Amino acid sequence: MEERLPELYLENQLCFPLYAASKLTTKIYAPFLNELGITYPQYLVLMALWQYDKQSVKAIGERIYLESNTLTPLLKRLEKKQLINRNRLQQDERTVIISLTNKGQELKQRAKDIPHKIANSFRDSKITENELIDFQKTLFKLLSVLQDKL
Amino acid sequence: MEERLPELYLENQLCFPLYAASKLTTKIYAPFLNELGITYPQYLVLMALWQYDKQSVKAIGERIYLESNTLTPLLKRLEKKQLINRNRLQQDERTVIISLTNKGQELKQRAKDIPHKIANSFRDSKITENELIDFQKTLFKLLSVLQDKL
DNA sequence: TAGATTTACATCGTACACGATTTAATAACA
DNA sequence: TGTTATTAAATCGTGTACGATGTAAATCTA
Repeated sequence: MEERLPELYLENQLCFPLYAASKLTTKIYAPFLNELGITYPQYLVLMALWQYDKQSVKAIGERIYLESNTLTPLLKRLEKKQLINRNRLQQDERTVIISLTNKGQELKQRAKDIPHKIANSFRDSKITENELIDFQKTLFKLLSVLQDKL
Repeated sequence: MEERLPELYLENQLCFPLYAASKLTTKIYAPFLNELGITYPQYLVLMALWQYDKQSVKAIGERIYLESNTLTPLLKRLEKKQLINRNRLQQDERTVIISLTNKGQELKQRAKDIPHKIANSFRDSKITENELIDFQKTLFKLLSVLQDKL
């Protein structure tokens, strides 16, 4: 006995397009980030460091919603590329402080045009500028709501 | 020489909150999907099958934005759980047709309340119902725009 | 201040993602 | 028709994600 359950249709979902759009945007970034030799999550870590300077693994994780199980290996890859340093804090040997190397700091200049280029990919006759602004606003609200539920 | 580059600030990004919200929503699903013994991408595959019935790997991939390199192992896991069957098409031996087993068909009934439960997680005084509807609309538009660029 | 608890990070196992390549089958065409 | 091109899955390697657990350091508390 077949039952129609429109609430299970893909086009009626909210999370599915969120998931798909997130993956597609990461692909939009790929060619630009490839030039810098980094991945999208690595770019997020670097943005946190460019914006807030040296900080603990935990602090980075809180900003970009990742935990040490993901960050530790990712940070080791960034260290291998000589973009960051990892140092234990003297006062608290549990804490690892991540800081930018000169090379990591310099990468900021090479990255500065990326947001503009990405914004152009989002710009389209189908979506107005205002619509995008509202969209971003809802997105951040959603983030805080979801965070409260977890 | 330090340069302020607000376009690189995390809170000025569009893709970052998209990426973070996508991950958080997947976490919201986790407890419900755990009960069914499946993951979120596996749930998407099953939704495609519940909605459109048996279809090729390629067709599933087009619906949920995944390719065979991701789908093949995922489908093998669903097969191991006896939720789907994988059969080569007689007329075209290249094509693998994915169909639901009885167990996979039955799972639809156990899943039918999930969308409602998830919707409640999104519902919040901070976000109105209309805002969510607009949000979903933009999301699907964004999907099609991004797809065109790739 | 010794023992229990908490904290920060690391490790492990499983499951995606995805670019690049491979394989086999079908289609196209000279 | 034989050769070339295309197509659908599969395979491979690298890099996330993340729940669960481990480890060592710091903190709390009786």
